[in-house]
Amino acid sequence: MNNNVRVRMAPSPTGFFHVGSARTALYNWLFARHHNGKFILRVEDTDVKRSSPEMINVILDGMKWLGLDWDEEYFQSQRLDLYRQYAEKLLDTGQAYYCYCDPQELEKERKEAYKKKINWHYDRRCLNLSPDEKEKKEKDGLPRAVRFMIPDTTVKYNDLIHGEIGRDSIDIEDFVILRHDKSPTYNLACVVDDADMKISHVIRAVDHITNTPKQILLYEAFDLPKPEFAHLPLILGKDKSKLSKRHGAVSLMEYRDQGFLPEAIFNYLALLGWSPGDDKEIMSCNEIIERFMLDRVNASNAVFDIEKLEWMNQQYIMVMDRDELITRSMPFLTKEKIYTNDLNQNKVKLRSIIDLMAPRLKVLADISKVRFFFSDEFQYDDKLMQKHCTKKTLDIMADYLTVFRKIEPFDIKTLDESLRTFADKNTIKAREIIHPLRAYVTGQEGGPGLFETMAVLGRDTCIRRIEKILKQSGHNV
RNA sequence: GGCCCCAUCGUCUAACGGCUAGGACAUCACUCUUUCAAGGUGGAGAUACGGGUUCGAUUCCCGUUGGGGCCA
Repeated sequence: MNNNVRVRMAPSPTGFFHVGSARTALYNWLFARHHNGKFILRVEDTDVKRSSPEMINVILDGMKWLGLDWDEEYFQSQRLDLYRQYAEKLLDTGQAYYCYCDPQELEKERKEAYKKKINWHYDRRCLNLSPDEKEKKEKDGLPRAVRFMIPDTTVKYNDLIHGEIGRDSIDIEDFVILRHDKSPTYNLACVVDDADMKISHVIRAVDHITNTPKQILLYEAFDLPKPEFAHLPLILGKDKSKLSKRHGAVSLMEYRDQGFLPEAIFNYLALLGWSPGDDKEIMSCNEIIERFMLDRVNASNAVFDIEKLEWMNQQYIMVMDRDELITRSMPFLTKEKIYTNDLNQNKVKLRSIIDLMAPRLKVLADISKVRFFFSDEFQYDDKLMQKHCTKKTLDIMADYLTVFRKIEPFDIKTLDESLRTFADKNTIKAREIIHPLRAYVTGQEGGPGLFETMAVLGRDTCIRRIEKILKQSGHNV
């Protein structure tokens, strides 16, 4: 492949950055970087109602967050004249014609036809207008759209992922290229831009595959060189329909807010539809760039599996540098008011806690489990407490507390040894103390090792919490 | 309704026309362990169906079925 590779990502700012768009962006980007080409961002913001600067920023922020950078940037809203010029050309050469029909009227006709289970195509009624009729419509000032006149032919092209694809032009209607308001439709703008920007490879989702023959006809009408086409499989929800809001989170930023790491999503998305050919799954960004090949992209759609993403995210968290993990967890700790970056709280303690928690986080938001390390204001698991507040257990714990007060030094090893010695002396199993003790001190059933946890918590905090439970249960301390 | 795309374990996927159909997530069991994770070991689990082509089809061709997508 030469280094004239130029690919683009053409999102329309809909207010959120769909993971499907992210995957398309990612594959374009990988392809460009692999071939030392250019990656272009072209914002399809011709729908003025729907594209505010904020909405455009959603896309840009999402791309940056994922680690995708771009070499050139364009906005379709600034190129409207160009599309009109191209439409004019077609009008001039007789390859397009004005259509005075009311779009809503046509839509109605179409719907009714479908209801009767018959196919419907625009019947070229405006092409066949007599000069008189035409003049009248012009005089009446009827709004007019521009339709592309489909030539009688068979379109064939070679898709880089799907192989040869053909479509008979009889199955394509004379589609609109310019609406009443002179705004271009997708196919026109897309072809004009791709040609103008010298796009070498159009890599987009397969839901555009039916547009491709239409676009090829436009290239031919304009006598423009055609790019290569590659149509990526779709990302599906659990029910196998196109991933959409009703499947839950589809916005990249929602995943960010749940504490997914961009590098994990990057890795996961890269593998959703592409495989390097061997069994390696956890790969760095550079490795993926190096190994990425379009011809190893799958043709079939793929279900988005959140569980696998979680697993992968955890893999990344586990090996992450701990200072880095602290930094990245901070927004979640702050948001939950567990730990703020100000001076009063103990950085060393936080570091120990992060060490304990690192292998136990699927997503960064799971860090909220550490609340009990910093404050007595945490939730006890009711059922768990019931289980561990039987008369027998309370007696044991009260007994053990007298030993516990005197443990010296208050470290992991001594804590461990003293508890086991106590258990032996009283002929009870160590876990008969360990489990209730964990419940009293943390309110949770699972979590990091109890002795490690208590060592971080400190003697006073542990004693305070044990006493509290005993008192609540009517025990004298 | 028309057209287009797709088809390997539940999910993501691997397999020059040639093996016992391989790996990962999830799942189950065992193991480690104070719990939860993580780790280790093992189990169960797939070529949609029917025809061809071929000495031999997961692989190539056709059909059926199923799923998906598009049609200002």
